[in-house]
Amino acid sequence: MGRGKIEIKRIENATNRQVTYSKRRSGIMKKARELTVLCDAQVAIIMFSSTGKYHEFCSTGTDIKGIFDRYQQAIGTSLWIEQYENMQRTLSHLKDINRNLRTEIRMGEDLDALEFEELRDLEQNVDAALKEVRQRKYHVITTQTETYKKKVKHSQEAYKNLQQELGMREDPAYGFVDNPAAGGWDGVAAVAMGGGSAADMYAFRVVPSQPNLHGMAYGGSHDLRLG
Amino acid sequence: MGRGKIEIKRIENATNRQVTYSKRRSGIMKKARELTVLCDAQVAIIMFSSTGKYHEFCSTGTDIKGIFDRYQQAIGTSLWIEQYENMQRTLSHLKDINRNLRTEIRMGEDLDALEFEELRDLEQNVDAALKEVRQRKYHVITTQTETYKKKVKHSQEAYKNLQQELGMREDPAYGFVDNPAAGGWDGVAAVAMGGGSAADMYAFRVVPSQPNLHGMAYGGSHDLRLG
DNA sequence: ACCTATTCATAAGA
DNA sequence: TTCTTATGAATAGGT
Repeated sequence: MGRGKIEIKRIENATNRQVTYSKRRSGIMKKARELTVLCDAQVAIIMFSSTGKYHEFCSTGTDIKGIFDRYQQAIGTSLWIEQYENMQRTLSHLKDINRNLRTEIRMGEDLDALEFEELRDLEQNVDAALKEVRQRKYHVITTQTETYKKKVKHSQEAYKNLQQELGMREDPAYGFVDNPAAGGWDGVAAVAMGGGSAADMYAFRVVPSQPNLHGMAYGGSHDLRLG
Repeated sequence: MGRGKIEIKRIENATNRQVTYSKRRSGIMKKARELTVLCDAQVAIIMFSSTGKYHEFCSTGTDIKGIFDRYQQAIGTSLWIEQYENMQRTLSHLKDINRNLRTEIRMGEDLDALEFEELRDLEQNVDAALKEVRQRKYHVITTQTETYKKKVKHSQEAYKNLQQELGMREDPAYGFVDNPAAGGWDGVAAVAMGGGSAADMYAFRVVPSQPNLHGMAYGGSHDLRLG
């Protein structure tokens, strides 16, 4: 939409890039504003140009952090719902299997070794999956812990620095240059955030499925414990 | 851009609203994608429809959280730069005042007793203002330090807890429910941010105006102390 | 979801 | 940067 069609690929000329960024940015912001008004929606936009300047948009009645928080929550919820639906699916699937097994057992008392083996395969598959899940989860937790360790250390150093600054506050202008809030922010806050969601999610999502799998597969039918 | 012009105000018909939301949302997302490619920019968008469904866009190479973090940092930085520039301004202002005073003193060697007293008053005023500035600043720093101390402690405890969780990760799902990070976020972040900006700004922005006021009143004109 | 008459956004140039 | 304007895009209202 201009004097000519343009290809959507990085604009190499820095000036043009900047101009286009500026124009299109305001275009998007306008659209966003219209969307919030027309559709009564909440929208948050954060932009960084290639030169590092930032711009934001946020629908009235909140702020970026508010929307971000809601977003995190929404993600959490949807992950949980997803996991729940997964469980439901697994459940009904296993019920089907169970029903089939019962039928087969009732119908043909001549339950042969092959069926038995299939069942054992199934169990082994499920067990393998479970192990993988556990391993994955352990990995996530330990990685997380390492990061957390570093961050705590970072905090402590920042604090120590702050103390030193305070000790030599004879030159006020200087004392604040190395502002503790700046460093502390990035470190501590980032962890608090990141730490929470990833690990929690994982914990909720993965673990509960294990008792269910076992329970359903073998609990309902006559005790078919296999090899 | 449609069969007719529409007014930018909330669409009352829920169905139309939903349809428009959907169309315009995809329009914005497309624009955002184009912007990131054309201008090599980073963009994050979070949207919630009036029905509560959420959608997001994020430029490749990061995630929403990454951009949000960068945003927070950028805000902090810009606040700091603002402070700094303020300080610079104040400083050069004070230098001007100082220079004027010196000039005046040099020029009028017929400096009589009255002017002398006025000058002394001025000096005392400036000195008082300076003390207040220092006091204020010290207050801010110590307050901040206290808060920071608490936060570090909090972090450490949280970390200790995490270690314990890991030790007894027999029941992971349960262990993580009472996650330390959840509280940590609001706490640590809010302080780093709010504490940093509000308090710091205050120290730099508000207090210096006092010497300025005085300086202006007495520095420029000849006639000094009044009262 | 698809279809177009319209309005809008914007690329290029000044 | 801002303005202008020819063009290509987005989309409102309908099907």
